[in-house]
Amino acid sequence: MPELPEVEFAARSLRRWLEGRVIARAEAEPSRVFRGSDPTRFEHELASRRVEGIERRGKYLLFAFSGDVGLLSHLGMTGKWVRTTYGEPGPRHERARLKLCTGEVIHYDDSRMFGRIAIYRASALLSLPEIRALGPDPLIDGVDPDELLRRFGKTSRAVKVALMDPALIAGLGNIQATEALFRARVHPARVSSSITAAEALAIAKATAASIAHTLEAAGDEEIRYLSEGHADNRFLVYARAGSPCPRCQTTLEQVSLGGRSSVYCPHCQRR
DNA sequence: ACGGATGTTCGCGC
DNA sequence: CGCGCGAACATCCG
Repeated sequence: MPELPEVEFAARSLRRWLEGRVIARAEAEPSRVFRGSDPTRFEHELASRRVEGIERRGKYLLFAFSGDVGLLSHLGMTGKWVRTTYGEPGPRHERARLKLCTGEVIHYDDSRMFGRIAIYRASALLSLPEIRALGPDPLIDGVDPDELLRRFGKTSRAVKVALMDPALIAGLGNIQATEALFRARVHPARVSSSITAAEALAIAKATAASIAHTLEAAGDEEIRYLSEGHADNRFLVYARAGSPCPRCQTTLEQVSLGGRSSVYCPHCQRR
């Protein structure tokens, strides 16, 4: 599920489902998702609370409930919030759920359990170390090319690895970093400190464009998914190594950087 | 059946 | 001390 655009989409869905509503009952089974936290607390703290608001910071979702109760949710690799109606079977790898008095149930599903759920005070959420450590959020703060250039200048890592560092830009993952570098025509293995001002500007613009594009596609995607049961790869180059470049038809190649696959066009993205 | 998968954290070596 | 790298986490899917 999760990279910034999809987490943003999840936040919008959750707002529609939950904002202003009262949680009749909260349920959770012990699982790794509650590491450092406690499913019992999830159940006790959220019952009878009104949902005041849901925010996103990078890939984190921050729920504020009445009485200064806060919920931190990170989707990890396979986490998702799903809505059903009471009585319908929940998703297969459900780890927790919020039941509304009107009959809807909001489930947290996560097969690999790399995601995380934890209760805090709502007023303390933005002060959590993992949230404070986040760099600017592209949708909230924008991507500042000068700031990007300055941060690239301080590291010898591959530019793709740097782009995926949440302290540099919050919310970019392997897909968005791959897509942004393709749009910006910058080779993913380029040493960060060698990136020029013009390239940093191109990367900043491409990052915003890729996120906007993915976010737009997310709505259509959900409709397609619901009607056909599958989703298409909506990305330009991600997971398309071996296929022709959408811009020049050169065969797309793949390298591993920071332990993740990086697809690029050897013609459009020169070293 | 094997390899890889949209994320984060930890430990190690330099 | 700070940086960078690789492994680990747990499961599913093609």
